[in-house]
Parts: sequence; structure tokens; C-alpha cells
Amino acid sequence: MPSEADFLKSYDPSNFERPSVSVDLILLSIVEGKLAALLMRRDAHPALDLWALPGGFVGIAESLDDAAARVLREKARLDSTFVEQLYTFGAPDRDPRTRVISVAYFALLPAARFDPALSPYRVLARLEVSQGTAAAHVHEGQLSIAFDHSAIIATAVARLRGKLDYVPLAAALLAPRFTLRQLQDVHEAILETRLNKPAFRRRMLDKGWLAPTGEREAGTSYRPAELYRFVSSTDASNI
Amino acid sequence: MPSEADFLKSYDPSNFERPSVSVDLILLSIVEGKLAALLMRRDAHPALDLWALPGGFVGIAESLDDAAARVLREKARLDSTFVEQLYTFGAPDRDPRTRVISVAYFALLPAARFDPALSPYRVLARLEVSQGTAAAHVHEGQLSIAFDHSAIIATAVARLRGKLDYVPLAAALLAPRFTLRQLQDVHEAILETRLNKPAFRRRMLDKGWLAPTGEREAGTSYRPAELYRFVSSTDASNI
DNA sequence: AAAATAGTGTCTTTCAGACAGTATACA
DNA sequence: TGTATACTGTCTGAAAGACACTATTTT
Repeated sequence: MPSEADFLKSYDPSNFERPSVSVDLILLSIVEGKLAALLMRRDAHPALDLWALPGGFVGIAESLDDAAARVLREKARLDSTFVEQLYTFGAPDRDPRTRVISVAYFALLPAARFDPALSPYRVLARLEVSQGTAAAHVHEGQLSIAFDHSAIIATAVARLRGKLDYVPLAAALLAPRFTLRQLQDVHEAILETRLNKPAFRRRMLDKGWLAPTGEREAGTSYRPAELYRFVSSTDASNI
Repeated sequence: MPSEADFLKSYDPSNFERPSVSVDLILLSIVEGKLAALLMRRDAHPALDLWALPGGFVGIAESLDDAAARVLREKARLDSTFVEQLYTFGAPDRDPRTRVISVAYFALLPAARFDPALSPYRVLARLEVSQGTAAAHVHEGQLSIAFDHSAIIATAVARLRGKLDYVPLAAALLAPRFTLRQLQDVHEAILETRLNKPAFRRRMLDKGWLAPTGEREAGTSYRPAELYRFVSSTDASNI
């Protein structure tokens, strides 16, 4: 048997027909108390004029995480907050151009961070998620979603809901300082339920994720609430 | 602007250098009260003689799920039970041959189903998982694990532990009829903890996953336990 | 003082852990 | 009848839901 070095020298990777690999980014936020995602109107075939997740092909020497960060930077023009690999979608016919396997990443961002990037071709669309599909609305109009991106969005929202109580995800959806009521509003928007106030406060404070800052919110009528911040947790979150 | 049909006709997918895409299968089981995974000794470069997960390249017209099922059938020579996509590993240098992005799937199987497939080159190795890496042992010897498969196994075990209480995964690790003690043994092996018997029984029965069969185990000394079966749950498990 | 929201005390319910008890099979 | 394990009753404590109460700020 030849050595590994000999083997690698003679190995020809062009023997197999290969799929393209892309990353698609589900950028979730809370807008007016509702879950929303960044969608971009396609300006080219295929799926011209339909609304799609920002995405891009993975470079041949680029890690998947790096590709996701690059798409966040270049396409969404945003810097990174919480970004996590979600799921890989690989149905053979999901893109009419050629075989494209898409590694979906989901990211969380406070809505305020989006403003400079918004335009008629780049919207934060309100989501209605049910039964494995998602619908997207802007004002009163429903957007037509390209490819299988509706299912991808629904998967992201399911993951977000599932992790909300175990990982301090809401940190990525709020400003650095926030009140417990704002935190509860984020949870209620994501879960689409009403939560019990004393129980929510007890639970959050018991987790050890939060630290009081001693400061209070400003500019409110009536009693201002204390501002909290998330403490950087040292435990590695597993998948 | 040309029509979508014209666009697709003129689209040349060979413009980009593409990675290879493979699936790797983490086949988990319980052997003698311990978590174990199927590993195969590599009979070719690279990583010759090291132990690797069964895997294979994804066909150009084959879905990822189909590729995983094919690998389970051809490489592991087993038919499908519980199979679920786990995570996609795409570090640029994870395979010395060429860029290989691997979509990892994990599957569960009762240990009894493995016997015909075992050989010196195909073992159910006992796992020791800690801190994002897994070590594999057979008898007293530790196996050297190829590529990044140690991290992949650790990710699978973390997912298994996380889902155990929410999804009736243990069904895939037991015979069709089983006692509550056997079910508890499976949970204890996976979680590597001791569980409280009355609480475990209450919890399992309250979930509605189980149905008593009215039959009892045979061939035991002393009182035989009732046999249960899993009822097919109709709710779709989300990711 | 009124208004409105922040924040808390406490009762009840639910559920897990613990432990001891009863039940049932075989030798 | 003894033994070993299946199975259950019940106590205790932890934590969530519900509700009402107190606290604090601005108008």
C-alpha cells in the first residue's frame, strides 16, 4: 500500500460531480412586539422579485461559520451578534439552477440595528409561523417567499422558541441595558403567549444570567424600572 | 431582462470551485449499560487504520436524508430506525484529500440488531464523552478516531441527552416490548446518572408515550415486570 | 393627590425526590 | 416460606401560576 503522502498526491477530486454549497441567514428580530425576519427582494433569476433570505456560496477554503459571518456583513451589512448553525437543507430540486445544498444559520439582532439597511428591497417582515411554514407580511401585504425559505424560517423560529428558556438568547435581541419588562416582552413576542410577571422575574433572576446595573430607565412617565444587563455566561452551550 | 427559462439555459454551474459533500452517520446504541457507537476501521488513505464513522458522498441528485439512509443500509448494513440530521461540519482542513463538508446524521438502534455486522473492522465502541470530545474503547483498548469524528460523536451524544426527555427516543433503543426498568436503564446509560424509580415511572407514564400490553416478561427469576410498548405519537417533533 | 407602572408577598398547585411499604413471582 | 424484584402510597421540598398588595416616580 502506498503512503498517505503518495495517496494524497495522486488523489483526483474531480472524479465526482459536486453540489454547490451555500449559507442562508435567518436574521430574526422583534418589531412592534412581533417576530420579524430580514428578507431581500431578488433582483435576478431564478425567483426574480420574490423575497429570499440573504445568502451566498461557501468559498472553497472558507469555513461554514466564516461564510455565515461574511454574508451577515456583506449582504445584510450588519455585524455579528448571536449566530448559530441551524440545519442543512438539501432537497435536490430546491434551487432550479443546479444542486444547491444550503446550510442555514440563524442570527438575532435588535430591531434598532436594522434601520440603515432597510429599503424597498430589504425589509424586516413580520412572521406568522405555523405547521412548518412561515408567512411574511409588511404592513398589510403578504410577501411571496422564494425557494424553500418559508420552511427554513419556520425551522429557525422553532429552534428559537425551544432554546429561549435554556440559553440567554434574548440578550441578542435587546440593547445592552434593558428592563425586566422589556425582557418579558421579548419572550412573549417569541412564544406568542402571555407570561406571568412574578414567575418570569423569579425564573430569570434565578438563572444567574442577569445583573442589575443600579441605574434606572430615563424619560418615562411614572416609576422608572431598573436596568439590567446580561452577564457573559462561561458555560459552553451545547447543540 | 431575459426570462427565467432563458436564464436557466445560459446558467453555467461550473464557474465555481465546489466542495464535496458527504454524510457521516453516528449510530448509537446501549451495550452493557453504556453508550456505544458504530466505528469502522479505515482500510484506505487518508487516516488509514484509524476508526471512523460510516459515511459516504452525497449523490448529485440525492437528498441528504436519502444519502443518510443509503449509508445506513450499505455501510452499516442496517435498516432505519430513528435517524435525524445532527449538524454540518465544514472546517476547510477537516479532510486532507479535498474540501469535504459533512452533514452528520445520528441514528439509534438496539444493540441486538448489530450482531451480524460486527467484525474486527466494524465495532460497537463504548463512548466516554466529555467537553466536546469523545473517546472510544473496545474491551480495554482505546481506539484512535479519524478526522474530526470525535467532535461529531460528542455533538451527537449531547443532542441525544438533550432530547431524551422531550421525544420518545428510547423507543429506537429498545425491543418493541420492554419493561419500565429497561427503559429506565436506557435513560440512565445515556445520562450517566441514577434516576429515581417512582418519579421516572410517573413521568414516563404521564407523557402518554407508553401503553401497557397486559403481558409480562418471561424467563425471569422472581416477579416478572409488565411489558410496555411505545405508542406512535402523532405530533411532529420540531428541530 | 392621582395615575400608572415597578416590584413583592404569599397562597395554591404541580411535580420531582425520597423512602418505605405492599404485591407477586419463583425456588 | 424466603427472596428478590415489581410496583405504589405518601411525605417533603422546589418551583410555577395567580392575585393582591406595596413602592416609586411623574403629572
